[in-house]
Formats: sequence, structure tokens, C-alpha cells
Amino acid sequence: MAGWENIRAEVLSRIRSKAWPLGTLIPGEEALAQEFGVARATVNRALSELARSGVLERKRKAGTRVAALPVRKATLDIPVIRAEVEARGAVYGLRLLRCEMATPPLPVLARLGQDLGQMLHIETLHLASGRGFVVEDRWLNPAILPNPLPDFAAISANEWLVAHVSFASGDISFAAEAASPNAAAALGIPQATAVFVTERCTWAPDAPITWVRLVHAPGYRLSTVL
Amino acid sequence: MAGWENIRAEVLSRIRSKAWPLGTLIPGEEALAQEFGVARATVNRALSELARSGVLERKRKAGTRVAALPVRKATLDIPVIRAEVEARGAVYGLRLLRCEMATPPLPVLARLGQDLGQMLHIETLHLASGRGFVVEDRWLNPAILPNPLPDFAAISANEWLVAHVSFASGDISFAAEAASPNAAAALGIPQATAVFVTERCTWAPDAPITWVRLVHAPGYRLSTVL
DNA sequence: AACGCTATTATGTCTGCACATAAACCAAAG
DNA sequence: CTTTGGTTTATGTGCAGACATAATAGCGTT
Repeated sequence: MAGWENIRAEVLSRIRSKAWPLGTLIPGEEALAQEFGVARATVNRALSELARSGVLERKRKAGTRVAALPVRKATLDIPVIRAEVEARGAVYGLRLLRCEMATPPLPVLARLGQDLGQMLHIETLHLASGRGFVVEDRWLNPAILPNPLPDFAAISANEWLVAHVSFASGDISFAAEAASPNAAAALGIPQATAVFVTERCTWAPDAPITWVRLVHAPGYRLSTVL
Repeated sequence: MAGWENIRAEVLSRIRSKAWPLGTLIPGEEALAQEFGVARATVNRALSELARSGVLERKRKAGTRVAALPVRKATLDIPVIRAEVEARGAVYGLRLLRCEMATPPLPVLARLGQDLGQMLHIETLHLASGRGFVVEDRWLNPAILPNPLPDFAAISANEWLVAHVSFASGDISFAAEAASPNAAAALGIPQATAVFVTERCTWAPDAPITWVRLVHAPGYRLSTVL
């Protein structure tokens, strides 16, 4: 019955069987280790894993308790768009629609948290076997870019960034919106079609890197296993 | 310089600085442990963590290499709707629109992978301070339900499930769609408004539990940190 | 009663060692 | 030349013991 995965399974089954109801304080690592006949480190591994997945809540000194309102945690992959297209068996292509220095609009500044003056504004259309797949609207901090600029008509800004710029933190959000005239035209869809929109914002330890908004073609789904 | 988080940071910076380019095989745990002056277990912890976040790829015997196409992994929380509403400082309410045995439509059967005959069909409107927040369309495997049925007008099916039924696996997906007449009416929005849709399907180890589709009110965003 | 300090305690992490396991490699057999 | 099987090796996991850290609980003082 040893092995941290077995311990995890056993703990999980006790929670599900209501031996340890929601919100309960469960025995300490020491006690469980003794009961299962394993080292405390093994119990720790199992409990940590369960805490990571949202089933348990752990606090020093306070102990470990079964999460009262279990919040499932799903991990989703954010691939570079080319990989995403190729994973569907389609041929990737991209078309650079715009690449120029400009003053970001207020919402973008707000998300970045500071005004860097002019930034590099890039609009790209990503194609899957010739059909519009994603429209990318990106603002880049020019300070992180080399001189001369990378050829963003050949490599997408996204791919260039993951390969050349380290980022420390960021956030991402998803929403449904009606397609703007601009995006609809690029994707070749009727105006105001419901589209899936991804917005991402990343920072280096010291300065903002980029803000990007992806408008996906209709039918796009973001999926993951629980 | 000890501590697995420092090791992780150091490894990350070597990757970012191109000291270890994408796709490279990096030194073994033993070697790194010696270099950093820590135990191998500590290096293991750091590298495992990086592998989990998609920066490294590890295989027994083959060694550890820097992921060629870094796939960001974001974890997102899937709370019960009540918690989500209350987190926004709103008052939660729910209205049961339908609760009856029926034959699921084909798409639902396809997702569940088997035909269970009649299933319990529940439609719920979740309210945030009186305003429509989410329309829930759910099909439940009657075999997992107690007799008599829980009072789904008082507790949402979602909450009852997390508290009483263990699930082993599941998947979730998100998409943007035009609101159906049905959902639009329940939410009090114009037809064909762009809405954010969550679809979830969960299985117990042996049998399907539930299929659910959530239509969120316009303006809904799903966010997480990277 | 209110405040701040200290003792207690459960989890978090580290070390050094060991064995298990998967997979690549290599060599021998068909 | 292909297949089979053993050897090697890097990672995965385990154990026992120790110290670190955070947060609570209790004590004493004001």
C-alpha cells in the first residue's frame, strides 16, 4: 500500500466516502505516515499534490483540511499558434497586416500599468491551410526589441518572444465578443459574429513586454481535461 | 544559493540567457547537484517543477532537455457558480427552470460515449443580485442520484455533485457562441448576442456522471495568471 | 479588556542514502 | 539484417532524520 500515489488515492477515497467530510481537519502528516507505514515525506508528497489540485487546503500550524468548496483546478496549455495550427493537420501561414510605432490606446495602457510612450504595434493574420485562423493585435515594448527588428513577416511575434525574451509573470483572460469590423474583415466572416477572444499581458521582472489580443475564427474551442 | 526555488530560478535564467538553448540536453541531476552544492533531491524538485510548467522535458535515461517549443501551462480555477457570484460581491440566487426525465439529444450522448436511456434533465438560471448570470443546461445519470431526489431548487446540481459524488475524470471546454433564443430569454439579452459557453463532462470510474453546458451572461471573462 | 511576547506545532524543505524503473544502447542469436 | 535480451544510466520514488518557517494559542503585562 506504499507509494505516494496510493496514499493520494486512499486519502481521496476517504474524502469521497465522507469519512473525512468537507471542511474537516484531517490528521497530521506524522499520524498518517505512521498509519500507512510510510515516511512523512511520502505523505507530504501525496497531500501536497492534492492541495495543488484543490481538494485539500493546507496551512502551516493550522493543519490540513478538506476544501469546503472544492475549486477544481484545470491546467490548460497555451501553445504558440503555429503549433496549434499544425496539430490540426493544417498548414501554417501568417500575414503581417501592420507593423509600426504608435501610441497605444487607453485600455492597453491601463492593462500595462504604465505609459511607455510609443510602442510597436503589430497586427498579424494567422492562417490554417489558407483560411483565417486568428487575428493578432499586439503592442510591444520597443525597449526589449533588438535593432534591426526581427522580421515579423517571417516569424510570428509570439514565437520570436518565447525564443528570445524571458518573462517573469503575466496574465491571460478569455471572453466572447462580437467580431469587430476590422477583425471580421481579416477573418472573412460576417460582422458581429460571436468570436472567442484571448487577451494576454506579460511582464519581464522590471518592465512590461507585450499586450496581445487574439481573435479566433468562429468554431474555436479551448479544451482541457480536468 | 540553496533552496529548490533558487535552483529553479537559476536553471530558468540559463535557459533564457541561451546558455542552454531550446532543445538542448542539460546536465544530469547528479552533476547539477554537485555544481550547486545541494542534494540531488533538491535539483530533482526544481527540474520536476519546470517540467510540470512545460519549460523542460524529462525522460528516464534520455535525460532532461529544454522544451523546443515551450508550451505555457496556465492553471485555471473552476469554482462552483455560487462562489463565483459571491466573490463579485453579489447575492446569489437560482431558479429551477426544468427538472424532468428525458432522452438526451444526440450530441450529449456522443459526448458521454454511451446511451443510458432516459436521464435527468435540469435547467437552472443562476442569478447574481437578481440579474441573470448563467444558464445551466445539465443532463444527469439517474443511477448516481439518491431517492428521493435532492431539492435542486434549493441547492444547485453543481454544488450537490461536488459534495456528494466523486468523479474520477472529466474534460472541459470553452467557446464563443451566439446566444440561443432559449438562453437569451432566460438571461434577458437580445438573441444572438455573443456569449461565453462552458461545456463540461465528468465520469466516475465506471459510469458517466453528468454533462453540463453553461451559457454565461455577456461580459463574462475567464482569467488566470500565467 | 487589550496588547504584545513567547512557546508550541504542523507543514515546508533539505540532506544523504537507497532502490525501482524506463529507456537507450549494445551485443549476440536467429 | 533483423530481432532479442542483457547492461547501463538518468530519472522517479522511497526513507529517516533534521532544521526552517509560519501561524496559532496561551501567557503575562499594562
